[in-house]
Amino acid sequence: MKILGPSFYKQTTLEIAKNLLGTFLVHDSPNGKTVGKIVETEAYLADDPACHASRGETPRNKMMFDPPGHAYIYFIYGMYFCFNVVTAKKGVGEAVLIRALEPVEGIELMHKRRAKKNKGHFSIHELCNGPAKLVIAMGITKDMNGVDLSKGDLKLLRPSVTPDSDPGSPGRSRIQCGMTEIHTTTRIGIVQGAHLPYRFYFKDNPFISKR
DNA sequence: GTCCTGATCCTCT
DNA sequence: GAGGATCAGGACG
Repeated sequence: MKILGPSFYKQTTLEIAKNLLGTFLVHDSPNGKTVGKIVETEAYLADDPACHASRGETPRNKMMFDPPGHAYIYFIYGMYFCFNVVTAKKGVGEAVLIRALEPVEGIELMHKRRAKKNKGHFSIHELCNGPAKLVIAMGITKDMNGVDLSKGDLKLLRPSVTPDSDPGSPGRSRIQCGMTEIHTTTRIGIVQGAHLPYRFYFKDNPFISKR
């Protein structure tokens, strides 16, 4: 496994949203380690009315203007948090929302964290199939807003099959996606910019949030 | 299975 | 003061 470095973020936000599919989100917490494979993302661009940063910088969205590879975590609907990867160069507010993960490691811990919020029992497919769910399952907190995802306890990794400097190589696509096809649709739960085809997920993957 | 609602509070207007 | 990049549970069929 290899950390996603600066060269990965030289791509456009839409390319990053697609190429984050198949990479691994890792959190080393005091309670244990959890790992999930990213299977669903949404892109939010600077000139996109749905993007929090589209109307300029505010205290809430200022992390979106950080250099790429940082975390933007925001509070929504009075009780949930969503996790984004900042994607554009410093000063440009763009990000990719991580909408669903396929649990890979620390599945018991994910169950425990999700069960704390509500006493129901979840199938493995329901642990991380939504932006707020995966934040809970991974143990991500608002304190991690703005952290650098190439160092520290919360990291983005991918199989070290191809060099970091060649993120779009055919080799990588084969390894990362296997036979899996990437599906593109409009985004979930927004009104502004609802027609834009900025949602990406692995077709037929059982861990995505919505068909 | 689908649809509706309540929970709950920060953020920007 | 309104609204929001959500979720779970209940009603209904």
